[in-house]
Amino acid sequence: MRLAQDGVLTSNCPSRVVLDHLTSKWGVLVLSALADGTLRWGELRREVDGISEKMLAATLRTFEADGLVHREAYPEIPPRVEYSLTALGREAAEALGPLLRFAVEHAEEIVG
Amino acid sequence: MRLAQDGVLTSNCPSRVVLDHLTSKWGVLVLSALADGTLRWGELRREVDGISEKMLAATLRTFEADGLVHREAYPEIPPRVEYSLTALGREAAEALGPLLRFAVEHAEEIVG
DNA sequence: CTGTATCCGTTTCGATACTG
DNA sequence: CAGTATCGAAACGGATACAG
Repeated sequence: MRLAQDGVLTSNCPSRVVLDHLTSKWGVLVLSALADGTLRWGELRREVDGISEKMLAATLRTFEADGLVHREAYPEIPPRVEYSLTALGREAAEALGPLLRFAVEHAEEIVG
Repeated sequence: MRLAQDGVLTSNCPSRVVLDHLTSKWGVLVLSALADGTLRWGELRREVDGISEKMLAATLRTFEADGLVHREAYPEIPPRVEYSLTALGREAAEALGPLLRFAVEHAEEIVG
């Protein structure tokens, strides 16, 4: 099957870091929520069921630094901030698609 | 893009558990190592660079319980145990493919 | 060789309270 | 509304020693 090409399995490979971010506890969920379109902070918080404010903030900051998520703040009262995927973020979300589908399709089979 | 179909984002959805196992710190790497074929315990330990014995054992036990990994023990001296993917495990590994490729391809771009 | 058991520091994470 | 700060509990995870 040759899945582990080019050294994902090697500890000093940079891909490990990317993998860690994408597969972090909330990373997959936040990314897949944003894949449906732009969301505000509050919407994101409600959408990703069970996430705490702290974890949402941390996850978003990581992805913003990675260039996967774009943050747009509007200087209004009350404040409004919108989050969306960058082109790179959309690529990442697409790469996550098969994994999401597998999880949903086989959930009962595995957990049940 | 409609990625989050059927409620991956809902906290009580069983798919969350599957996702947690697959995206656990070492889950992706162990699965991708086994995607190349059957491996013995020691080989696996060397292959997945940086994993501790404790984490390898825990990851393998989880996947075995999930029905993703098959464990075959040979009653010899010295003992020999081989691990391989089940049909379901191969499906999971395939679902992980795009993610692995994305990580490797964009590692420098993101981390650098 | 293939693990298990234990110790113990580190990190994660959620709850709560608070700010602009 | 959109966060930040702080705290404590819990889980994670590595090193080591040991066992079959």
